[in-house]
Amino acid sequence: MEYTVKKLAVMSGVSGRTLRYYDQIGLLKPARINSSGYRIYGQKEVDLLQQILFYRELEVSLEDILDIINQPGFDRSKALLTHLEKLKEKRTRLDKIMATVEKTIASIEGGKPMQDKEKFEGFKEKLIEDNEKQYGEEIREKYGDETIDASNAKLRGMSQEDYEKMTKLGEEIFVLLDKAYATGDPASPEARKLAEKHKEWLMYSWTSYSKEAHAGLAEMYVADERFAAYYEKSVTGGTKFLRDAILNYLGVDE
Amino acid sequence: MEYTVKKLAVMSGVSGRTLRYYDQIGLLKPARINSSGYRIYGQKEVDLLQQILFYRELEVSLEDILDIINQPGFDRSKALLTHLEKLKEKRTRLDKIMATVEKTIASIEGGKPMQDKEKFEGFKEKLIEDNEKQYGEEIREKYGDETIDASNAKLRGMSQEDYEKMTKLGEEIFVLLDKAYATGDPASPEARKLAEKHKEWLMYSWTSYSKEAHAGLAEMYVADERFAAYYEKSVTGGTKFLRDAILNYLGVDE
DNA sequence: CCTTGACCTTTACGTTGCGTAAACGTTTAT
DNA sequence: ATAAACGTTTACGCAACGTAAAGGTCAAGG
Repeated sequence: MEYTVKKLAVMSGVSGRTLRYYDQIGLLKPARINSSGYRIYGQKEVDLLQQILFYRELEVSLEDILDIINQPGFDRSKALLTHLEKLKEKRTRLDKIMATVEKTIASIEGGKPMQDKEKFEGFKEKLIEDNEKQYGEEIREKYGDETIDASNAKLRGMSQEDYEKMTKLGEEIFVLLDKAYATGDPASPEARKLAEKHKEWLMYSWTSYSKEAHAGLAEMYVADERFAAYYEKSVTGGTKFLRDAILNYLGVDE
Repeated sequence: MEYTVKKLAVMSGVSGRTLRYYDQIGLLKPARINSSGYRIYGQKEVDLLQQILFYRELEVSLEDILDIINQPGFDRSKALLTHLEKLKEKRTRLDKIMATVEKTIASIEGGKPMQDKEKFEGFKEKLIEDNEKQYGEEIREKYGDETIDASNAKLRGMSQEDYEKMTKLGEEIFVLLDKAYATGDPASPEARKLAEKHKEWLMYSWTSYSKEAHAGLAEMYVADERFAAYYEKSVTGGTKFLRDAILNYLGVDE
């Protein structure tokens, strides 16, 4: 199949100007020029453009791309595998940023306050990456995995103080469940408060809170006998009531 | 807390030059200038910088950001919710590109050939964007409700048979944890099987499974004493091991 | 056949978001 | 007290195109 500038542009999602620019800098030259001076691209060029876009997606400069694909030992399959890895890293970074947004929303809505440092989690991935690569292995060897785990937990913000607060909140929820259950209505103010506190309590252990996950957890409370038994200790039917209160609070109840 | 240029730069991951540039164009002015002419940033500026970085992550131009945050009706919480949505879209785009890479690898290694059009799937997200804006919300609302309804129905309608299967699976997991823990490696085949079975078990109660939620649950296993006690009954450190196995299985391990 | 509109060409200047360098003052630690 | 590490402003540079101008080509419809 052969393509003119516009056709290749539409197919690949880049602009015509971009293709001409890539020709100009020698990154992607058309297979041939037809009698009217039009650029005509062929199969090889289509595949190369794909490669270029993969690299561009990873924020590699056009100059570097030019160097890479012109290296004599360039292995396309190997490059694609590297792409996959890097794209995965990028997605992880996005996940972190999303978690930060969620945390920020929660902190605005009266959850636990955030430290300034936390507010930029995910943005600084590049710096961490280097550190990890440079020192990560050594540190792990030196202090052992356990220390790293503990340090991670700490980094996630779980201080001794936080842990105690969380335990206390857990007990409070128990009392609230009793009170709310007495109203008999999962939409009552008491039930709302119960769900709210439950969310707050969750925020201590969940780095990334989402309605979806919260609702899922509520459902699991009923399905999982351990939870069921735990909340049933308080009042019979307490687990189901808690679930309904949470679903109601989240506004996903029908 | 107050910050100088360097301190804010290090914390947020941007360069000093960037902060000075943002001051220059009026995007982020320091709270005050001290007696030596140094820029001093305060709490408000930290939060604003975070907002700016969120927008920048979504490829909004600095000029547009300036307009947005200066709008009189600017609602920070609402903006954050929009960020979440957009970030999710971006992640979906990344997923598509990753699928394209995988497909390309497969086609090179003798799988079925790809059509040229397929080679650029994921890159052209922009066209879809408009559609999304118009109909996305409605569809999502509808779809979301349906999923939840179905999930409720599923729980309420779980047959005795299913319930027994689930219980049995729960016991199996217990045994698997023992076995896997003996290997000492959260990446071992035994550990993988453990995580896999755990997911399977989850599927009984969770209609909408997601990696995120699964990983979050794994973390909660460690943080929540009820879970911790339950799995610790088997072997000391069992809870942490289960978490690590799950995170490893999900590929979100660090 | 002729016109229209969508495509193609080259040349050239403009823009964004900083990086980098120069030339110089301030603060901190040894 | 001296160096290192920070701070300041001014100014030029750069990547990766967008955009406009001035013009040639091509397929389709009247």
